[in-house]
Amino acid sequence: MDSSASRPLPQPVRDLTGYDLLLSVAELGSIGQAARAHGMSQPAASARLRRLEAEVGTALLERRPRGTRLTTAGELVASWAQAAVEAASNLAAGVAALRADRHGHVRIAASLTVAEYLLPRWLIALRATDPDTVVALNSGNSAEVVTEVLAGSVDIGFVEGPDVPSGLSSRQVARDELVLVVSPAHPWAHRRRGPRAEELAAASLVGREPGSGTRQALERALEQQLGVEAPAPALEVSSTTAIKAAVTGGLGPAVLSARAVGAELAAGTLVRLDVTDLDLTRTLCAVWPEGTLPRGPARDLLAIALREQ
Amino acid sequence: MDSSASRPLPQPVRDLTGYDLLLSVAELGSIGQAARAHGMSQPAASARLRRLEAEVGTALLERRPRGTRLTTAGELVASWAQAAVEAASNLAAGVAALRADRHGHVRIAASLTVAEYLLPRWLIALRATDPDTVVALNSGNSAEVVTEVLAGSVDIGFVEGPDVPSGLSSRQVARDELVLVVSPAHPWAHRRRGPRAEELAAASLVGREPGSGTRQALERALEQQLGVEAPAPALEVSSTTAIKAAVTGGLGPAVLSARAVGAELAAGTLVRLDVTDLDLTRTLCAVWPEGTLPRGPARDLLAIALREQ
DNA sequence: GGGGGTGCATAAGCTGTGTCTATGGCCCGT
DNA sequence: ACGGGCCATAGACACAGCTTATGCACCCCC
Repeated sequence: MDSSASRPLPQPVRDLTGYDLLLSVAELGSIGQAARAHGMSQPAASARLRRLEAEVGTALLERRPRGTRLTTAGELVASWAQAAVEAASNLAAGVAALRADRHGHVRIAASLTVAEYLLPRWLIALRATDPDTVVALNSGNSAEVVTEVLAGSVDIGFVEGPDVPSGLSSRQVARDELVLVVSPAHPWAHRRRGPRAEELAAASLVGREPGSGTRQALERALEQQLGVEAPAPALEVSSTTAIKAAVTGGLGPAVLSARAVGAELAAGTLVRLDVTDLDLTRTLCAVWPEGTLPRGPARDLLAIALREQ
Repeated sequence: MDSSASRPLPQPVRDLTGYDLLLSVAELGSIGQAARAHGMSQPAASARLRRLEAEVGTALLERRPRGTRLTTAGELVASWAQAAVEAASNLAAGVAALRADRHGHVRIAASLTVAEYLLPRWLIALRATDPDTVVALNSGNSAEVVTEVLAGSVDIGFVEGPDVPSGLSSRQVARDELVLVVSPAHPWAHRRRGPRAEELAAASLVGREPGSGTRQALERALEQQLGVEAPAPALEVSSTTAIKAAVTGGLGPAVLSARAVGAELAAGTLVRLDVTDLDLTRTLCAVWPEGTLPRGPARDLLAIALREQ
């Protein structure tokens, strides 16, 4: 109902350039050097930073004759800014990979969960080791990823386990935890313990369309535990965002990746419950054609993914 | 040496407006409604989204007569964008709190670690429960926070524990883990196990100035373990950013909050080591004058902080 | 089967923001 | 005393993005 998500971003942070510049000043020690690092003239940088200080209403910089340092408030703003700039960098890395369709040096196919939450950081790390590598990303469900890897149209794939089809080698690169979430107004939100699998299966859930890996994992877990086929969701929506909106609006509980609802749990717009007798953890695996080993940038990417887990 | 941090943000993601708009379209189901939510005309939104699609090089929207939905690629970009918009919102919340100096309904004093990594999210959650509350934030070291709380010039304070001075009530709201980090090129980076406390004390560390809470916590832990006074850092720098740059540049190891180096560890620009015989965990506490209870928005903020830990 | 409504695209004009070059002042080191 | 690094100011220019006005496609409903 409150749906704070639809509130547009406040003007002062729409454009991160000023904050990015602030970070460079913190790192390089002078406005002029930061300006050069950003390919702009020194007066332009000076003006931007001045405007930034006016927006924040506090002195962020200590301008000294031999250079410029950050004030305490400046350090604080810089640390917030760094998180924002980092997230924006992830976004940029993802977009770049999406853009370089088919012309990349590394062709990657990834299921949605991996592409959404893990891949951007890997790509940035990859750029650090192979600076000139162009990445091409195809995102699809696990079956599509497997097809592409087997066809050789990509160099490496990432799928939601636990099953790996024959003909592929695999390594686990992460675990993905599915969690049950409800609106804070839902009756379950105030129970001491979460529901049991039986109750969950009987509830009218909000869920994705049949092809979704998250839905498959849930159905599989329910069937294993209860021995009967899990019922279809009472409400089918086409995107994670739409599910979250529906749950927040009180249309029912949903099962989603923990990574997808971290912010909502932190903000209290969603409440997490543990299903007492159900293990909703699944593995995320890198896959490549059996008998080969990833080479070149694909090998580096695999190493990065393994290092991070 | 490589110092990827100084690279400026690529143009396409400097301005998050288009991505923010994309998120609103995903949530609201039409370009026109998203435009209204952002206080702009429908053609303006349409144009922005069109430019966004051109930048990404892929269709993100499926324009249907009764509305607009996101394509698969659109969903992917939206999920990346959401993380970026969220981080930018945190930044905005922090800046707003910094700006409302002394005129807020809730006056908060927070030590740097809390202000940097926890407070923005709390403030956003607070806005959800108390929409019209204006927050005023003062950031300083723990001693300054305590002084302000005792003087009654703030309604609630957040400090780095474990000691809480007399005259204050407190509740633990989080734990903060300090970690030892070195450059990947450092000899320690390839050791099976991290150094022992003794080695750490003998190493030439990069550290903050004497007043820093992080430095105090490290010195305290070393003194407890070794029984001697810990030596001053071989290189003193004035900001976390500068420390990270120094460590990356190979000037020596450093001990920092795990929250501060998450991205660098993920990117592989820093390597984390565990000091085998040293517990570097400290607690973060909310504090307020003894004998009272936080009231109004301060009470809500405390509840949010306790809920999140 | 034709209004009315909803939703998106295009066109034209304007305002404002951000940038550049050029210049001056300040402080430090030599 | 002088040169160099660093930052601020001034003036001019260019472009980006917004708004209003309008047209077209589709759906619902009477």
